[in-house]
Amino acid sequence: MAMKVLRSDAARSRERILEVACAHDRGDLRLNEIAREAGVGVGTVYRHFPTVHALVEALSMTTIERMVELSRRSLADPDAGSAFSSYLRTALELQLEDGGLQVVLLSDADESPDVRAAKQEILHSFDALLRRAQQAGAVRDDLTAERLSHLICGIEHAVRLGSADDREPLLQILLNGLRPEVARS
Amino acid sequence: MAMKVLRSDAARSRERILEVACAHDRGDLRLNEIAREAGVGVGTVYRHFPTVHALVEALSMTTIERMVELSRRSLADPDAGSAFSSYLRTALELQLEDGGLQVVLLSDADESPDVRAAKQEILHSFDALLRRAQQAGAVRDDLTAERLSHLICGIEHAVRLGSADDREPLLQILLNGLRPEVARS
DNA sequence: CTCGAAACGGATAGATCATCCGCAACGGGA
DNA sequence: TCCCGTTGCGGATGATCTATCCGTTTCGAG
Repeated sequence: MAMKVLRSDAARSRERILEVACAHDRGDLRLNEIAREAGVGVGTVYRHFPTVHALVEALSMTTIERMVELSRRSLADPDAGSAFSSYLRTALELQLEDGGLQVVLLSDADESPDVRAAKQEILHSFDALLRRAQQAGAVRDDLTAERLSHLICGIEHAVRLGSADDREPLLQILLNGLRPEVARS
Repeated sequence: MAMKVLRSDAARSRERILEVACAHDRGDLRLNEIAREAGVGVGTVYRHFPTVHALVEALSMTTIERMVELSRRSLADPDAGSAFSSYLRTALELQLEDGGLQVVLLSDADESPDVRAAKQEILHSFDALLRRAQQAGAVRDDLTAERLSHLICGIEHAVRLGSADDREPLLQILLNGLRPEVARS
């Protein structure tokens, strides 16, 4: 982690800002408002997080790390099919928990190099997981990692439109749809 | 259509505004900017469209009418399964064409009574189409019209994240996933 | 303790939103 | 055709929000 050491007051401010910010809707962060609530000056917020996106990234950092963990665990699972589907399930859960994750993952304007590195590992692992599942015949072949990741974002979007109860049913439809087509009666 | 007759100058302004507005991103309409481009005063824009949502509704009006048409045609189709899947395909196309349609369909704060009425007909028809397809055994039973409409919005979202070429593949995955599950080898 | 560097705060310039009201244009009736 | 009440128009304006800049304060190494 290339994390420059902060002065004690700076570290305190940063923590207070993050603490306050995580209680806000990720899609509508007002830095001014957050400064007031955190009891710091606006300038302080803008110094720590020059753009709103930088703040969103910081808020998503722990979720992103969890996603990296998940990728490693899944690749270590010898069963390609179940590793793949449980990866999708957990990734969806993480995206639903962290409302800012989707934009961070999709954005190509990363503020933090740590975030960029983590995203690359996630993408690379996901690609490997998908190929493995395809070779095992568990997933249809006409599908790229990019398309599938967009589809996960789409499912996330759909669940957000309804209630959290929709998560598992919609995921089932997705998983069912990802299986290779077979002849039917 | 409960459409109050407009004075000639009012009708002209309204048209110019709509004409200009449809060239803008639906998610980021600046009424001030539109007024300037349309060569009318800001007040004029706000009188015709008190809120941004009212303008988005007006912009989507023709697409919504097309959607009503589609519903009627689909219900008239005797083949429940193919009526259902071609309905989904066309609805997705319409939503992709009209970037504001999704929010208009999902919002429950309709400004125009025409829009409200049309939405009710669309929802009702969609429900009937779905039930019919389920009774014909073409679609799994554990699925409500609301959830499915959210899923369509999710697919739209996914296609927008990628390119228009993703539309058909992703739709195939959805349709495949909607079929009742069968035993496999 | 001293001092240079780092961080803080908040005034403020700039941008955008949405309202309000005096003025202009329309069009039905005489 | 002209009159005049009604409807619509325009854009100045106040309110709100964003983001920067710089004088002041705090930190901590020596």
